[in-house]
Amino acid sequence: MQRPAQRRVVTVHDQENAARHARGLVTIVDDDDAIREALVSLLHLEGYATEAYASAASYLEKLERAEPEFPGPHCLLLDVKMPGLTGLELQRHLIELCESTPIVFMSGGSGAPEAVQALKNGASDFLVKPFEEQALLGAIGEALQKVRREQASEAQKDIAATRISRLSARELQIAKMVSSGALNRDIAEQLGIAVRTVKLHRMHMMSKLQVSNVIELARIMDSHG
Amino acid sequence: MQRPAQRRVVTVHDQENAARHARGLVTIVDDDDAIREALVSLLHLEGYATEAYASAASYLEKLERAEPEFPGPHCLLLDVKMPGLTGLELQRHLIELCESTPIVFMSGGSGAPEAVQALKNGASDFLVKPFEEQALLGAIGEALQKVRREQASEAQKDIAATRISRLSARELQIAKMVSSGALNRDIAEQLGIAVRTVKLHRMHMMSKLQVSNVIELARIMDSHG
DNA sequence: AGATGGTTTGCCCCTAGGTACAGTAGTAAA
DNA sequence: TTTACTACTGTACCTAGGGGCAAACCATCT
Repeated sequence: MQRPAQRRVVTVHDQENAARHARGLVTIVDDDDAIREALVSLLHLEGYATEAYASAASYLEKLERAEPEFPGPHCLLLDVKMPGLTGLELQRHLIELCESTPIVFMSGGSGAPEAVQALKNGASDFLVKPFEEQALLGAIGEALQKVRREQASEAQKDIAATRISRLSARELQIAKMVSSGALNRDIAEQLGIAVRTVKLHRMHMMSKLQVSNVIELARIMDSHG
Repeated sequence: MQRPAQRRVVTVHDQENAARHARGLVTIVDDDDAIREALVSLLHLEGYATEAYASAASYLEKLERAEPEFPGPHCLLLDVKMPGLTGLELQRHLIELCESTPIVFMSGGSGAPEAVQALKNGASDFLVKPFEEQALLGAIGEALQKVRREQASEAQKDIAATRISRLSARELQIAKMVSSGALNRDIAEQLGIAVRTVKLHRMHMMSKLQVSNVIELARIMDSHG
């Protein structure tokens, strides 16, 4: 008699989780159990997936375990004042780890200096308690929007980098020279090889980069830097 | 007997002003006379040119008079709390006026919400009084550095825009199509004109934009948007 | 009315880029 | 050793872009 009910509940959770995936994942780090639970409830109601930690250290641990990635935008919601590592210190750690997940801070005290530091270090927002529910949801919405934008351009740069990395040394060399406007003749001269050879490398390079003209080549090389 | 002395003082001032031009202009807006004067003295000693106003309104007045531009980087140093328009309100006005001069705020109270708002609106820094002299000078140095960087890229975009604006409608049309990778043949077809004509416009366009190949063309068209 | 400038076109020639065909050579993995 | 990849080169042909010569139409400014 219990099994069907149990199964049904699990199913509902799965559906809810699927729905939440569409809005994104919010990772909460706050030492206050009551606040953490309240935030989780609120965010679940709003359709977000959540993950909660009671300390910066425990979140960093999870990070090191490199668990399966959440399939969607992700942001952090950090309390500033916590025993052990503070939110600001956690932010600095993440910067060193090259983690670019946007951060929304929550602070009880009215510490302007902390807010300034957080924002100058790239925080997405800084909420002063007590704050309106709408302020929180707005801040989280913006943070996740930011991730989506970055993911899109990040993906673009990634495929460019991947393709460029598959070029041979010679091909890369010629790609750079071509995208800087040099003619085959000049390239051949500078490299001390035949024009025919330049054409050959150039052809291979263009097909590896999947571009059909110099303009696309220039764009892909520019975006890669 | 007074004239020579007077003249000498003026000369020294001129020299100092010339030196200050090299470091930039700081416009101070603060209602407190003592603070204003202290800031002016400090900044003069550090080699900056200054301009001081006792209220946001009086600075806005000067702006409207569109006086001769200071030849160098410029930033604002605003007090947050002032009778009449506050620093934050002045910031919002300037944003509406499309004034992008970077702003360094100074605030007496520890108001985190103001700091957050200021920084989210693009303020360069937000100092909480009492602050170290070095913190102020650092903030101003960064603000001016930011202007210099922006001025450089701004100037680049400007000359691009100017050159593009000198193109005829047909030439601009063809510039866009060429920089999107289209061949002369295709352009001719789409515009219903002869290939020879496309070549002609293309030639004029390239010379007006002062570029010698499609790559430079693509870059100039991309940077312009 | 003449000058200026944008738009249009045809014919012809040269140069640069793309590509197929054909072959040499070194190096690293299977 | 064979296989595979990269680098290298020549000949030859086709296409695309650049540009001279010559000329026409239309609008605007002087």
